[in-house]
Amino acid sequence: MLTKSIETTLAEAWEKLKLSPVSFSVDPSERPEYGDFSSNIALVGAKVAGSSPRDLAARIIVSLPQDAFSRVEIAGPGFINLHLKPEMIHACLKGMLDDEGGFGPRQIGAGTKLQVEFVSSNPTGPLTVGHGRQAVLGDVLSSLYASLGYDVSREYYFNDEGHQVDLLAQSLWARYRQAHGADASIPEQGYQGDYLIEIAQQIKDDVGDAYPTFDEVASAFFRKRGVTVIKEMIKDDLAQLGVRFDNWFSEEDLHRRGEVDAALEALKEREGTYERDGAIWLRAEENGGIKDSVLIRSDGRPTYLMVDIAYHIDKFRRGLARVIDVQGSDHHVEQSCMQAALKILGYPQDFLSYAVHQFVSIVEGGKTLRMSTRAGRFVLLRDLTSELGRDVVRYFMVARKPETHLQFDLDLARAESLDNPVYYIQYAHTRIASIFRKAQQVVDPRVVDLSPLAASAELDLIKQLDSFPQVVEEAALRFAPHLLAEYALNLARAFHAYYADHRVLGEESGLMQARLALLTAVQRVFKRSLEILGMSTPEMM
RNA sequence: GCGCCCGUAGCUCAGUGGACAGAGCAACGGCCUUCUAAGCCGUCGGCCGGAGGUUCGAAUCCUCCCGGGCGUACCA
Repeated sequence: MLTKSIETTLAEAWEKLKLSPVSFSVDPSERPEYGDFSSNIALVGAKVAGSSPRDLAARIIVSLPQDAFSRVEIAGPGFINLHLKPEMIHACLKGMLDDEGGFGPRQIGAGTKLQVEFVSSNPTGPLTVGHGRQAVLGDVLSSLYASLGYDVSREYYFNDEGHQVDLLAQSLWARYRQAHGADASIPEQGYQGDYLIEIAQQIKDDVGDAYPTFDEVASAFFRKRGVTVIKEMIKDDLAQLGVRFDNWFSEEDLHRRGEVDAALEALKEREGTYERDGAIWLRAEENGGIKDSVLIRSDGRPTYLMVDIAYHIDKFRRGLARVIDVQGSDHHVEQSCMQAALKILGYPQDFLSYAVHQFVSIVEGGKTLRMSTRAGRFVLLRDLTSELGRDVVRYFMVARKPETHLQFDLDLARAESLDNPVYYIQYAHTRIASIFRKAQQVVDPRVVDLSPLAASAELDLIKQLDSFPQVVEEAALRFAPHLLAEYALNLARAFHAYYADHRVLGEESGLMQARLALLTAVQRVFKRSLEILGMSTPEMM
């Protein structure tokens, strides 16, 4: 990688000055006149060196190897601007072509078992666009880590126990009675959505009038039936988006195996709990949490937090080295309590991290829709996916920084469906595919002489390709998949501009082959980027 | 009240200490006998919410204020 090798070269030059080490950066230059890469080493080192940045820069430059750069300049306040020899850039492309499948990020994961848990929506209704953002975020994050060499598993946690499921059963039963023409009403906190009507109708067809009253037996039946049907709905919604899970974890299992009780005992042993007002509390605050929270209610039922702690102990026991939970920003008190609990239990600090995101609001006709599953006010993920397609939904969901609110403008998404960033990127891939279809010859890009690549547009293209591994690494480590979405868009921009100004087929043979080799690498990076984003790479459009 | 996140072009957003702050959309004007015009090129557009501070240097870090979202349950 160019950046890394320049960093090394500069660091060696710095060493020769016998000064204490400093941390500096090497970045692609913002303007052509600043060369290919710029470093601030003289700016950050001026203090240690006790001289002005420009003087220091001059001293560094003297000890740079002669053959590395075509030109080195001191600019502005003391930047060192480096102009690379084309051979160096060609060598970089050569490296990518030689390294066929492996051209990619450093394998810092080295087989480490990492789990990404996401969506984990209650099985009480179909997924909304809000869940959609999380689904795509979690899925892309998983792919990013996988490409860093982690052994990644995607997990969905079903809260198929507790109060919300009771409410679902009551709501569903009410719809079932309504299907019989009876006057039953959905509980105030219940689920009003139309999707229950259909399910109730099916139940009526199956069992007729078997449950005239909502007693224990009816409750159990409607819970089971509702949860089962809705789980399938959710799986379908996710499959349609191209999101696949390795494991569907059921809360019920935790209770059945006694893991909740065991988790409570473990916390008690470490003196992480106390009793107050008949309830058992977690000592979260003195362990870095925001506030103490109830683990066991005064009526003896465990809270969501209690079960969640048991769930995370279970994850640890399964041999996972790291766990990333993707969650909405409304959970941050809960998150701090979870971390506090793990601290009490003596788990490694970096075992669990949260990738937090803000919500999606749907804007339609200039109006913002506030969504609520219970009130039946929402846009269904499946409706969005059916209308716009998997690629468009995925790109829009992941193109924004997770911590900002995502305004999904439906009108715009529809209207733009023709000159959409999605098609813009895919079209770049398609154009390359088209050139290869038309090219008469098949050449092995690894043995092509790259020296004819002299245009600044193509040297820039190579430099952009070179930064791909770093983008992937940063996108993963910062939980920032939008960096990759943006990278792909920028690469497409650079390619389209190049394509407009330079021909490939019909050029003199040496030049043509060199350009075909370049396009091989460009296409490979598009493919890899879109693969990680979970988008298709059409050969024709 | 307190805690977390956000405030950058008309709109949607990049930019987590560096050189004159970027892109898409919208608006306006050019470019198809040549590898797919789902494209390219150009013009217009900004006191980076406000005020202080830190330093060689701030959209970026700190403090305060203003505006928005979320949380502040023995809900999940």
